[in-house]
Amino acid sequence: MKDEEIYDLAEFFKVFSDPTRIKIISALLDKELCVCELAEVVGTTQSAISHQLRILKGSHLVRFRREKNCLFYSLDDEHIKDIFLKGCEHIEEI
Amino acid sequence: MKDEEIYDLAEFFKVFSDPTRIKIISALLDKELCVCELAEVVGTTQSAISHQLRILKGSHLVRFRREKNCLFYSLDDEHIKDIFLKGCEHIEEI
DNA sequence: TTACTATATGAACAGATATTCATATAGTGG
DNA sequence: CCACTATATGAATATCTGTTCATATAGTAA
Repeated sequence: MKDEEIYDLAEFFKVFSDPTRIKIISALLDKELCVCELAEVVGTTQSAISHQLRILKGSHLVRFRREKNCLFYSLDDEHIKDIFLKGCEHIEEI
Repeated sequence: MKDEEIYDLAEFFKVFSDPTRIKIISALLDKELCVCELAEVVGTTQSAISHQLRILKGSHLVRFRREKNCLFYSLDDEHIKDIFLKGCEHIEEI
């Protein structure tokens, strides 16, 4: 395994390693949501959500589309859901 | 999703979020290794490996068996490999 | 254009994290 | 028992991370 892959992989998993981001991903599992809806569901500020979405976007975990003056975010691909659910399985089994 | 699950899940993924731990997991994908072998393969000190193994053990990612005065570590269950490989797939696709 | 709303961004701070170094522990063989 | 080897642990430190607060930006509607 190449060194670059190592770091990319660690970086990728790091994105899943924060409770706020887990809440965001969890909220987006079944439907897209805009930033202020996410802030409400997750229970934190718009700014905190926005900072975290930046990280999620950067790692291609989420994408967004604009509708009027709202940005609706959703999960980027099926891997994200797969990995999330595998993680859930693991912690349930302990 | 319960708050406790959120934190457990984030904690679980955090374990995958460090290059040294990724190297350890990667090295253990196909065979068990003792601590000093891991230190050599990963390219760091015995102490650093030991500290990281503690974390990996705590999250049930690895287990070990004793043979003479060596501890051989291996991955704990198939989820670990699954998640690791899913992560690899994701970063390859970007 | 202007006012408004939604979102993004930058700086600062507090808390977490990984490594290093020194040392402790525990199992093995004599 | 003792000496030796493998591993674990604790403290210290430098680095990184997430939130907050204040502010900027950008799209919309009038």
